[in-house]
Amino acid sequence: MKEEPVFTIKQTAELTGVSEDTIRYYEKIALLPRAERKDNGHRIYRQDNLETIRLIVCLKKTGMPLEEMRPFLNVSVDADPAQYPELVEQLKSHRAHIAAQIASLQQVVDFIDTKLGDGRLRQPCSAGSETPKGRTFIYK
Amino acid sequence: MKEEPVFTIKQTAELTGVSEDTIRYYEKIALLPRAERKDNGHRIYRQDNLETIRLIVCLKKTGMPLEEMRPFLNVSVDADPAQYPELVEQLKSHRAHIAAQIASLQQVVDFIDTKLGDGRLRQPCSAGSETPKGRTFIYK
DNA sequence: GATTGACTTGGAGTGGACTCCAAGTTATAT
DNA sequence: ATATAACTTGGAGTCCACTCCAAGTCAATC
Repeated sequence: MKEEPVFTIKQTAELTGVSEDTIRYYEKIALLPRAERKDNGHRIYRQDNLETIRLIVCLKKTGMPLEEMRPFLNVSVDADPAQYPELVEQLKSHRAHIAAQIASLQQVVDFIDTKLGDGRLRQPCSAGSETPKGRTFIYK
Repeated sequence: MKEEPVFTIKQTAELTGVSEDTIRYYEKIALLPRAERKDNGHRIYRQDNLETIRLIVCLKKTGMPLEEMRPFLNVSVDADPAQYPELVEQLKSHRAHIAAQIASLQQVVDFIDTKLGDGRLRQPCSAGSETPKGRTFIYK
């Protein structure tokens, strides 16, 4: 079998783009499991750990708060999602949330394009999710 | 000419989905101009003000910090953007940022779909913007 | 054997964006 | 006249996600 490479926290920080402090913070709040230690107490990370950290980064980009990530991170990479019906629900709900976000963002892009184009008409977002009246409005 | 309707802060909060406290907070940090007052000192808002608030909500959805919104809000609705070359640059840069965000989000959606689909393969994001090495990685 | 560097820990501090509060004013309803 | 409601102000408090710090350990180098 092959030797699996391990990384120091510094290397891990470099490879994931997440600062050492932040990695320790994630461990402190148990978003990451307690990392393995060498004899001298130093943390070591494996490929698998890096990928979990990258998944956090990924989910953060979608605006998910750290607390909400727990269930996602707890499921192992190759687990069958059908065994976690609750998680499936959360995934679906988050998917919908992201889809709404994308729509919102797209409208801002449109707004910017319009603004950059003829510069007279505003046609901004309000993908009407949180807004009490889910109305579309058009600036004139 | 027509009577332009005005709104109380409460109505404005209802119409925009932003709390009264938050509206006052935006005024406090001068993200919104000091609102007009009635004789009794109560704030009044016009259609135009509501639209500015809605624009804030809109930009917030794209993850823009309040401080960065100032230049966008200062330009009047029907100003010619070509007169504000700096703003045009910011708009373009923000547009790129949002486009990257959309790509990121789309990848999370794909990840979720894959996860919900066969549940074995992870193919998450990393639209390689902040990541030091802009590599695409695939979970196996 | 003293220094340097990479790490450890617990805890304190920061910045952004609210959110809440107390004390006061004014208008309307009973 | 008094209670209720809708506002005003300045300032304090909260929550999240870091970010920084001091004190200590350990291993290798000069």
